[in-house]
Amino acid sequence: MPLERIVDAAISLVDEQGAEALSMRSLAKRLDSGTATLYRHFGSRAQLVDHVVDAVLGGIDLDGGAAAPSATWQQSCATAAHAMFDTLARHPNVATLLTERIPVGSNAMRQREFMINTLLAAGFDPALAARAYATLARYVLGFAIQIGASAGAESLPSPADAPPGRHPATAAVAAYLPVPLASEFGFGLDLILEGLTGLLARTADRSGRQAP
Amino acid sequence: MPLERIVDAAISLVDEQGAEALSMRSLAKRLDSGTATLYRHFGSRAQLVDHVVDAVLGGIDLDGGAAAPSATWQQSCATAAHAMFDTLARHPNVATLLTERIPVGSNAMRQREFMINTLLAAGFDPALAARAYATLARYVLGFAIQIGASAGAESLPSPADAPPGRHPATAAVAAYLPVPLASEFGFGLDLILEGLTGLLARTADRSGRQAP
DNA sequence: ACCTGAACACCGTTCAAGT
DNA sequence: ACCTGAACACCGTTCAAGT
Repeated sequence: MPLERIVDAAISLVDEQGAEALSMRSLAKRLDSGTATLYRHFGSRAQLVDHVVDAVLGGIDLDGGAAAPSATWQQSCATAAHAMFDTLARHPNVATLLTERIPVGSNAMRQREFMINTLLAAGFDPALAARAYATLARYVLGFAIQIGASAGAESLPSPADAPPGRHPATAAVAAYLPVPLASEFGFGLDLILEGLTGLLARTADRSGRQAP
Repeated sequence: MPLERIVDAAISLVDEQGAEALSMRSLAKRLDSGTATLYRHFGSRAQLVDHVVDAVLGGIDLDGGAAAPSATWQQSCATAAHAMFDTLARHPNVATLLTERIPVGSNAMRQREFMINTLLAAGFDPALAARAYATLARYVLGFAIQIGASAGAESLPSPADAPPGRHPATAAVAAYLPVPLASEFGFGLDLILEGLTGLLARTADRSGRQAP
């Protein structure tokens, strides 16, 4: 029983029936096998989930737009972040699994290397590059986790449910809520990258003034 | 059996033994009762979780610093966001429950009204206020969800685990990783608020030019 | 060597029966 | 009216026994 066959079956199961349908029993049945066989390949259900998540993250193509030589560092970061978000959005039920296990597979490591390399090349010093990467990664992950949740029900509670007169400000903007998650994601990502651009400029100014 | 007693017992159980220890059986046992009794108060475990989350969110004090008349809108938003994050950080295991249920209780609604009201008063038009609120709320929620995950294990995989020569950029900043989650949160929040400040200024410029 | 049925100790939810 | 034991249909994990 090749490991890849198990992982592929698990992804199909989650795509079709949701993250909560991925049990060792249901997966074993889909493979015409028993649960004990699965435990010959994975020490626990958590390890299986790690493989499922990393297999999906492997579908991200960094060598496309994100790594284009003509791209600015902001474009590279934005493209990489969107690629990860979009890939998980294509598997919303797999995204839900991110709440169980934070990615630790080799594809997640590849993503990390790409982003940190981009930031260092842009001129961020190592300490700031680490902070910038951490915030970006956490931002993407935080939104990705909520893809699954917002897929089923309305993402955030609809303002229509609010008591009539008690929430006037909410009522005033109710026509514009809820904002689609993908739109929120891009909006906030641009704000963060704009903030980082300002931060980098101030850092460069200071070191420029000190050195010569 | 008062409902408040059940919710308090559930919070204690989660605080002490983790989110996964909150089962209808374990909670019933702690209350010297049976599972069927709990179903007289909550239609499902999910409804119980909603009450637990909202009870914790009720501990957030918006009337303190966030609503101070002297505060700028950036300070009000930052204080409110930090208050929510800090409250959940004090109950890391409850924060994990946010992955199961997005907050829909009255305390979450109060938070929403406060933030939207702050943005409208700052001069954001309703459409932009809705987007800004949505992004901020999602940002806080995304980080809050990860509090529990980062409490147990190392938040993101330690760079020490990486293959030696294959990730040079990661190795170059390894000394600065992992960044503590609370620090990442504040860093990214400031970047977003800075970005919103620029956006508001540009909006005001344009409408100023058009009107007179 | 590789696989598996059956078992153990759990789940959420329901319902007839008790007080 | 309010509560509950017991049942139903599930879990993750393990292990002795099979091939």
